[in-house]
Amino acid sequence: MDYSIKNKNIILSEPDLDLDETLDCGQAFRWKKISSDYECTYTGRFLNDSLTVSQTSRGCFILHDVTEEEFLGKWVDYFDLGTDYTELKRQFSEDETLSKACNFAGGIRLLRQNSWECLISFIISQNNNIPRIKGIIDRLCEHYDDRFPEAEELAAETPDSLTYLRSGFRAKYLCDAASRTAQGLTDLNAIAAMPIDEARSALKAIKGVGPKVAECVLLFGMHRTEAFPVDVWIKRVLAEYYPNGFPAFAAQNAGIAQQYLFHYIRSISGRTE
DNA sequence: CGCCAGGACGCCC
DNA sequence: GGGCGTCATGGC
Repeated sequence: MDYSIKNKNIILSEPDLDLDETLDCGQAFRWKKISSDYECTYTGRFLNDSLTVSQTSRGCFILHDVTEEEFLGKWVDYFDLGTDYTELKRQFSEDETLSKACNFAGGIRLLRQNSWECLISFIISQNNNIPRIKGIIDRLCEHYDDRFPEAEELAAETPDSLTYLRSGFRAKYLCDAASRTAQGLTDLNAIAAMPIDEARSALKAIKGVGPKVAECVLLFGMHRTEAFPVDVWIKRVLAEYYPNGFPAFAAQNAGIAQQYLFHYIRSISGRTE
């Protein structure tokens, strides 16, 4: 990972990352595109940390107004810059379908997000669409001065007091997740370190967390790259291209492969959003 | 108006 | 243990 520092900005000349694909692929919901000229720019938040990033037409990745200390201590981890995605995609390319998927959306990197923020975000995501998911999370954070609320803060709410979110039937699930976490009945840090099946069960003890949401929390919020969220689109991929099962050589990074496959199958089905 | 959105629950058998 | 109606909300 080569980087340079210019005018308080950190610049990566060969990031192996596509900003649009990474920040607008449905893994994180708090990044907003504020410019798409020759420099594509997003501003966003991760718990209480905010950042503006951009990518030039030549691919340079720029983190605006961050110190080297913040970069190395926080954002290298968030953008998973310590992982060699080029090598990962080279391995994936042994498989024909995965190879095509990597060529289509190979600029996606798996963000290392916060588990609590992910849990709440993906509970909201169920039977919902991305613009509306973003809207609900916007209203939630706006309510706390643009911070993401702590479990203890959210645990003080009730489905009735959360009507401002307009999250529908999901409000009661948010309350259960918050109160369980605040009480310590759900310990996300402990779950992150559990064997995967045990972690799945622990997450599904929360009302409103089923197989899909549990898998998303494991993958996006705990960086368990073997987690493999299956929705209607991935079901189609499995049925059409992997009738005999997903290739074992990719099992340890199945979740990252899933990201490429998800966007690939949607693209060839005529879906782009 | 009906249909769908990166699902999960409750109830049925 | 699989099948099915239901659950809010908003965009099309």
